[in-house]
Amino acid sequence: MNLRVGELARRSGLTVRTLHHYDSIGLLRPSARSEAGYRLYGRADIARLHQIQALRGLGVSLADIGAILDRPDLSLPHLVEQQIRLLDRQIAQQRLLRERLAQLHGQFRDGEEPALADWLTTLEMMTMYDRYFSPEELAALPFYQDGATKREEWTALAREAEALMRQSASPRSEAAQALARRWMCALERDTAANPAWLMKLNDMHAHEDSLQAQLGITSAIGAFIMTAFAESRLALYERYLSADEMTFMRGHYAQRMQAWPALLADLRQALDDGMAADSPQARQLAGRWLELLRGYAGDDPETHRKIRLAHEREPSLNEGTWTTPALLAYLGQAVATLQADAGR
Amino acid sequence: MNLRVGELARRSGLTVRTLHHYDSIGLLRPSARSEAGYRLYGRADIARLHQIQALRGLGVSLADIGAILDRPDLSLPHLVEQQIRLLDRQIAQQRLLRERLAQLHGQFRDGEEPALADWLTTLEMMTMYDRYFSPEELAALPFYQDGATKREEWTALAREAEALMRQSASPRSEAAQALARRWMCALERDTAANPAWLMKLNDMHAHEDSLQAQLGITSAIGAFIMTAFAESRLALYERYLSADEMTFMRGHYAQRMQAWPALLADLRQALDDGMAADSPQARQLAGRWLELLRGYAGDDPETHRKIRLAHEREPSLNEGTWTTPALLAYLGQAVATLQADAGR
DNA sequence: CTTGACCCTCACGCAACGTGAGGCCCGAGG
DNA sequence: CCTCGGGCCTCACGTTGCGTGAGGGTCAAG
Repeated sequence: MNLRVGELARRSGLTVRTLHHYDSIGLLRPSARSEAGYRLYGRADIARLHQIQALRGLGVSLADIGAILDRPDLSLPHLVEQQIRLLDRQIAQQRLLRERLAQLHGQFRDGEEPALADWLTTLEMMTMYDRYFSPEELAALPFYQDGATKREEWTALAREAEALMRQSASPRSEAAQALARRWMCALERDTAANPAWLMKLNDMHAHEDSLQAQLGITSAIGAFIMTAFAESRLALYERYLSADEMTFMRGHYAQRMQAWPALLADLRQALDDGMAADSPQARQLAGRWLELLRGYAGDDPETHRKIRLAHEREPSLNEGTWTTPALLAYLGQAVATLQADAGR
Repeated sequence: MNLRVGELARRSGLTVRTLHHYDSIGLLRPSARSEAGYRLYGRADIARLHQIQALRGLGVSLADIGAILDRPDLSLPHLVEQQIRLLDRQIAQQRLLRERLAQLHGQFRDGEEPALADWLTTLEMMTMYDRYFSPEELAALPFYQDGATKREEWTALAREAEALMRQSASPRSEAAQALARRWMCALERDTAANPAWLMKLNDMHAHEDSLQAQLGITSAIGAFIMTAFAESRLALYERYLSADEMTFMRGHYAQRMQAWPALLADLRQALDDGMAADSPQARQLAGRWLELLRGYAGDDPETHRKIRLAHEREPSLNEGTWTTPALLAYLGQAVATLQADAGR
């Protein structure tokens, strides 16, 4: 009733080499050898092999199988649970990867075959975004979703800005202001109008040189656009403010605008969290906003009133600013309660 | 602007060893070396590393990455599709495995911790079933679903049979007949009353010695039960048949019964496929049935009529036979059309 | 006596590094 | 000037589960 390796291999569906291997690592030693040194497997060996195969089918490592079979005090249920958890992790990982692949594939689905370099760039961008944004955020981030086309758009914008700068155009020129307005509106759109994402994007842009290289957006270009956008807004305020007021604002506006995104993001967070407009947190935000306002417009309540008037009359002042009517209303309420407090 | 390995490793999140490895396989050779032989990575090297990391994130092998980066004519989309397909296969496999593990784990969920041997046996049985049944079948097969408890039930039945045989009890004894009826009903239930699965189970039982060993069902026991079951049915026919007819049937019935499962499985298949009762296929099946009938009951139509009468009057003749009213009606129709044909 | 099918024992190869071992390089501090 | 610590270098073996020869016995059949 003893089988030789070849026979056992055929019956078990394994290879001879595999049985040799099991022998050499001590997992399944044939209980006998023929005079010529042939391995002879008995009933018990075959039974053990069956168990080995069963455990292997569960993905258990040969070392673990050996341990289990040789020390029957080990808990199989524990191991099974472990295996299940391991599998769950692996499956989740692979699903994530699959999604990313599908995403990459989808970016170029329509249209003709793009160059390898394009693919690689897209891929690189995607992995970069992966480091800065969560999967849920990525799912809603236009920059990520339409990577390839967005890249084209933005390199084009960057080229326009660069051209203006090469001509030594002033940020106050109408061309620069128009470009800045388009720029900011595009940015607002491509960050899904989410100020928090704008901040992450800025962060990413600051830290990743290769991103700057890809899009061709240098810090000089960034500064130029910021200034031009500030000028564009100042031009709108001009009709409502005195010459002195304008001089003051010109000196501080572009500077102070840097703090906007963070404040906006916090405001939006508070709003989304359902924080009441008269809650301490909301008041604190309103305080920050007032400070910002005073920073670029001075302390005169009259100036502030004029600015409010400008915003009522010039709806385009809200374009490219990541604000929504709801957000502005919330801010307005918070400021009002804060000032009512101060008035008491 | 040249980085040394350690620096690059920190920036890229890889290990020094990994960069060494990439160097040694030619995937990323630093573009320069210092006088002391230190690796110096330039901008281009860093860019290449970014691409490598991106592709690695997709699960591409280092060899493939090298090929892609060095021969830009290769199609990345093709590779991506390949990766997706690969992943899909892996995910499907792992899900299957996960299910099996959960199944195994579930078998012992309730009650106290069973012995390792029990787990291993259950596991072995499960892998054995896996070889004979498809995943869908397994999901509905009681033998598989309640492996551990079924195993207990059947070893108990086998022990009863063995006890009877040890007492040299006749298969004609009432005890043997009662056991055989219980046996067949249990078998019918545990194969979900599916004759095709009964056949697979028989097949499995014939080929897998370890199954026989586990359940303790030897071929002698099988034969004993078969004979006893035949006797049990013959006893019911006896009231309707003459002594001569009974003698003939006693000589052939147990023999011919072997062919039942196959015919039943084919009938059920035809019924499930919506094959009309007067289709050639159905007639052929009816022909096989008639042949079977003549094989154990002889050619006399009068005998056949008596047998039909017995079946009408003794509903227990249908117990443990994997038949359903629908199936019997279908068979009846097919036989009727066949005989009508023959009569013309 | 030869042939062909089995069997044996090394021993390298695979993928992507981890982990030392033994030794050179280099700037800072005594 | 010496030394110390940290970084760098080049081997080279280990990991997992076998595949794939190479070189050489064994055994029954022709």
